[in-house]
Amino acid sequence: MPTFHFYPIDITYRIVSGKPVIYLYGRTKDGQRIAVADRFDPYFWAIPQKKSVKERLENLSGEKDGESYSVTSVEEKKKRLLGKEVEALKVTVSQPKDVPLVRELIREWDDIQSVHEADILFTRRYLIDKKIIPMTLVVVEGEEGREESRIPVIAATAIRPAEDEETMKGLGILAVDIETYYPKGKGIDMDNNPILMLAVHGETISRVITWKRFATKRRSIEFVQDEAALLHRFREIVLEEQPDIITGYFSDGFDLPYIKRRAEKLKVNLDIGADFSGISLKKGMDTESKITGIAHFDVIKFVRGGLRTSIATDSYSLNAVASKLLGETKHEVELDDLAEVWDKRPEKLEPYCDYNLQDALLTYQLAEKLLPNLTELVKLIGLPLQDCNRMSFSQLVESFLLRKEGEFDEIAPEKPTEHELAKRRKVRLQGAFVHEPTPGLYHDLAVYDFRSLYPSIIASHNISPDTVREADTLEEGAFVVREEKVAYSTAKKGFIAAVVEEVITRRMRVKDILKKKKDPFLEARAMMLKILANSFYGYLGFPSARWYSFACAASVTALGRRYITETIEKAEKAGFKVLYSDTDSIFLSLQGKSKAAAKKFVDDINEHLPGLMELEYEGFYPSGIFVSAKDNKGGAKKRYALLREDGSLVIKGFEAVRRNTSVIAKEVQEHVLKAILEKADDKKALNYLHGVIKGIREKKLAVEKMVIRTRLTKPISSYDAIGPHVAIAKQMKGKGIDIAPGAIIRYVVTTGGGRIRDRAKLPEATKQSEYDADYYINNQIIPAVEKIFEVFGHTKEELLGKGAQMRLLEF
DNA sequence: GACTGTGGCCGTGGGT
DNA sequence: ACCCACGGCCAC
Repeated sequence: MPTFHFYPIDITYRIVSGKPVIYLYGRTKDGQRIAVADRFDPYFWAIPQKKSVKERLENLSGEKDGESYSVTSVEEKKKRLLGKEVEALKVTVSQPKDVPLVRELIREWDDIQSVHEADILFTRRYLIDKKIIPMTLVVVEGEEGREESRIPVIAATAIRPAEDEETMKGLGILAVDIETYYPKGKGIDMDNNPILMLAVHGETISRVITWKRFATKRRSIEFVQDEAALLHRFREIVLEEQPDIITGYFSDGFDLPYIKRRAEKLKVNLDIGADFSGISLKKGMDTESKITGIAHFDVIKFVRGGLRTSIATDSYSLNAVASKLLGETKHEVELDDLAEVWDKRPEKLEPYCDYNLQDALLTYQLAEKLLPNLTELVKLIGLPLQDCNRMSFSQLVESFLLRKEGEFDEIAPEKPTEHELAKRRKVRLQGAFVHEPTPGLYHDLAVYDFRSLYPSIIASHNISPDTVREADTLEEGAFVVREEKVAYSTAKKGFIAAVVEEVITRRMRVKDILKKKKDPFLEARAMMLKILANSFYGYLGFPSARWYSFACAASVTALGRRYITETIEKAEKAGFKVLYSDTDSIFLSLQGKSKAAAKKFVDDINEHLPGLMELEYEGFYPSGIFVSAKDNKGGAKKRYALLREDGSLVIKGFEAVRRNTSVIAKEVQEHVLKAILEKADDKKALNYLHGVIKGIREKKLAVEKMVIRTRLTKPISSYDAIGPHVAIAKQMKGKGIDIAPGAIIRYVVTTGGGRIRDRAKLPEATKQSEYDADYYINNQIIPAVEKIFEVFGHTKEELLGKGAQMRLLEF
């Protein structure tokens, strides 16, 4: 029997002669594309009330809505449900579609206690049970069958993961980007507006295809007869290139659905799938586009989802993300004019083609750059790239747990019912502790933080839904969280605690290797492990989670508060002054102590910390500032600035790092903070401020510096309070511009009376003479710097340049 | 229909 | 003039 070593990329199933067959698509070690077909039977778990139910289940079959269903076997297995041993029944049915049918049926039976894992997708069940991890080497035995398929199909007789867990390398990526006919002010209309140009970029191809001729020397531009011919060329290119991954930027919701619709309209057969299928759309909250046998990597989904915390950007436009990650970009065409140029001035189309190709290129480069992260996620979670690309944090954690539960003989708890969900949503967790700072400028600060505080608490105290006990338990060694009146058994490692511990220790090992040598794949692995570890606490407190546990989530935060406050007390006893603390960090003033003493402080703490918990010395800062809050007289939490030893600034919470503040206010605030932290030079900062205020009054500043950006977070009609950005969104909608939740609204406040929203205007429609100097001075600049100058005793009047007069009066 | 958690600051509108 | 809900966005 021939043996094949191959890397699976995509997975589907089909019913062949009435039986379900899994199809794995991938590439062999020597680069050949193949598919592997493997018989597999769907099943789920039932916990019986009475043992006799087994026989009743075995004989279950019938018909519903003209479709027959049947149970093919029932097997008794010893399993665990939240740590408790149960006699479970593995109920195997003949087809995947029978699973929900049979589940609903037997759920009502008196002799069935509960039904589990009936909602795990069939292909995912297969991957878990066969221990197959996509993009990781798999060994298959079998013969090539005679199926209608673009690539050879091996009928598997045996399949198993390879021993060395080798990862797929050198994947072929093809980036796609289209430009469509889009008259100004009209919405997207796939039925009536054609695709004008389509760009592809891959390792061996970089080309724009368009169907209007114009004179050009660009060899990258290819002319075809019409739109149908463009789609034909796209089909040809995909078939020639045989990519493992097709990538795009919002290609889930735009490029691929658009291509699909136009192909349908023009009757172009886009049979690019390995099984001759076309682009398929899965409609959910937003569309997912799929091609059989090829992984579709939508870069925006990954950047906005899984990597959100690691990539901070004001906007998720391709340009913004590319400049953040790749440090390049900038195209200079007005895309709004494309339709007009296409109709009336085709000789001017070349820059649009360049733009189109540049977008495909940027997308390709982003996909290449992010692929290590996504690959590591695939290896960690064990689901195909297509799925990992689009997963939320909770799905990530849950998929990981479903992959791990077998090692603990656990069966997943059921998803909550609507009623249970409503109950869970009513309670609120108490969160972290934040120490209120005393406003002031400080020198010689040391900052500490607990390494992965919440994950390390979960692992070190065995916090897990299956180890929860009553607070007054007599169990030996049980750890009591008195704040939450609950205890945790220490007799046996809890499922989630063990899994979290494994994630943390794996990350520590990776970090150790990285200390010796740089490796982008290991960097990516460390990052994904950290993201995963940090997601467990949120998951435990997430009402829709299968392994939801209010007690666990509340205990994690309670212990977090306990550890941080104990550390604060110890720091004070050791002679430091505690300036600030938030959740897992502590800011100390050295009070004349040495840096060495500051570093040594962590040793005194770590000596008494359990398990994997560890306080880390984050660093030394020559100066730092905390300010008072707007209303109360106390210090503002979550707003501070520090000066690093290398001269750079750390700014947290201030307007300078917030999106919905004008550029000018951010600039001024940062400048003032810098002057004060570097030299405590408030006089110089004040002079600078006066200069800027003068400039604003004299209308010397560009409108662009006055722009305020605010996100529209819901449909315009559902707002109770109409703020400036909502008013602008309304205006835009009135002009026929498509405005949806998620849009970043830009506006400038102009002169006049009344509400701010009535004076807000689109930046493009605002002249430099029109912006309201008083608004920008009193509502943007002054509030941004007032509390900083207050530390030096400067009043608002002084900031506005009225100080001299006031003093004269006082004299 | 999907959605990881809480703590916190502050501007604006909407009401008195 | 004042209070407070709404809304956005940030820290962790």
